Amino acid sequence: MKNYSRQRAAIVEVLRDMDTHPTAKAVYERVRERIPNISLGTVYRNLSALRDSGDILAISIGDGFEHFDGDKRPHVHLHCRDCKNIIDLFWDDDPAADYARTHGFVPDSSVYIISGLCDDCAKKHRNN
Amino acid sequence: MKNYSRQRAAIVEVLRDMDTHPTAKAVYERVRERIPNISLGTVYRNLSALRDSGDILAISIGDGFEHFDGDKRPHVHLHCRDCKNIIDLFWDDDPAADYARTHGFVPDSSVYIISGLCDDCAKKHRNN
DNA sequence: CAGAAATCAGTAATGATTACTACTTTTTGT
DNA sequence: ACAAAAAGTAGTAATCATTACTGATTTCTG
Repeated sequence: MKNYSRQRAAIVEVLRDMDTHPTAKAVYERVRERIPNISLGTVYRNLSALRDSGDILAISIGDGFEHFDGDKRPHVHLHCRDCKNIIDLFWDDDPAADYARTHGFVPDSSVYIISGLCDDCAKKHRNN
Repeated sequence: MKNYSRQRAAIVEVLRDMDTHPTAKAVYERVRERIPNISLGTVYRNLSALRDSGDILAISIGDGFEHFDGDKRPHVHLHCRDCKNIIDLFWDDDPAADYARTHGFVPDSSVYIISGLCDDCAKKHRNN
């Protein structure tokens, strides 16, 4: 573990423990259970720093909020536009990243969001 | 062409003509050359409507602005974190979308952003 | 052509995010 | 160990992209 402040360490741990993709506010609520007087600004500042240093991932699904993801293994986010859930789909190697490399591009992180309908919601739509 | 209002049609045309990925504000500036008294709110409303109807694509690269893309062919956005340019990398079929389908997910649009360094900026970094 | 529905321009309000300030903790050099 | 410098923080104020609202205008329908 790096030389994180107590607050930053708590934020990272909370993020690693959550298997959802919380907003800054949601992270804040959760971290407050451990550090009750932590400031919302501190959460924002640390999330930005962690994003910039590549320790966490920030994803935008078009709902106006930034979402954060503590899992850096390469994966696709399947975003259901009905129930709003995000399903993670992991893959071992990323053909697009490989292809980018052949064009001289040096990838260091990626966010891949496929919007559509998840299995359940697609069924609902067929049955209505 | 669908039954677009004059304003919405102009927005779509501007977006198709630009090969960059403009923000709402940038679209507004450009459309104002044709319709000088168009309102910023109108641009936002129409961009949202076009996004929701799937006629255009909205992408977030983490700079705080929503960017829009009039090109709906499946492609990857290579986002250089140095020069901030976005390079489009087209592909004929999307292995991840295919894989999602085998899991019951029904994709209708996707945004794939790979962040890293473009060829030029990677060279710059090696030479410094 | 009248009435209904949709869209618009202009402006006010919202709210996620960032900036600021004074204070506390950590690091560094000696 | 200790003082100065640097980094981080809590709390709050400010920013600004986006959305909501309002009254006017255009389009659609029969």
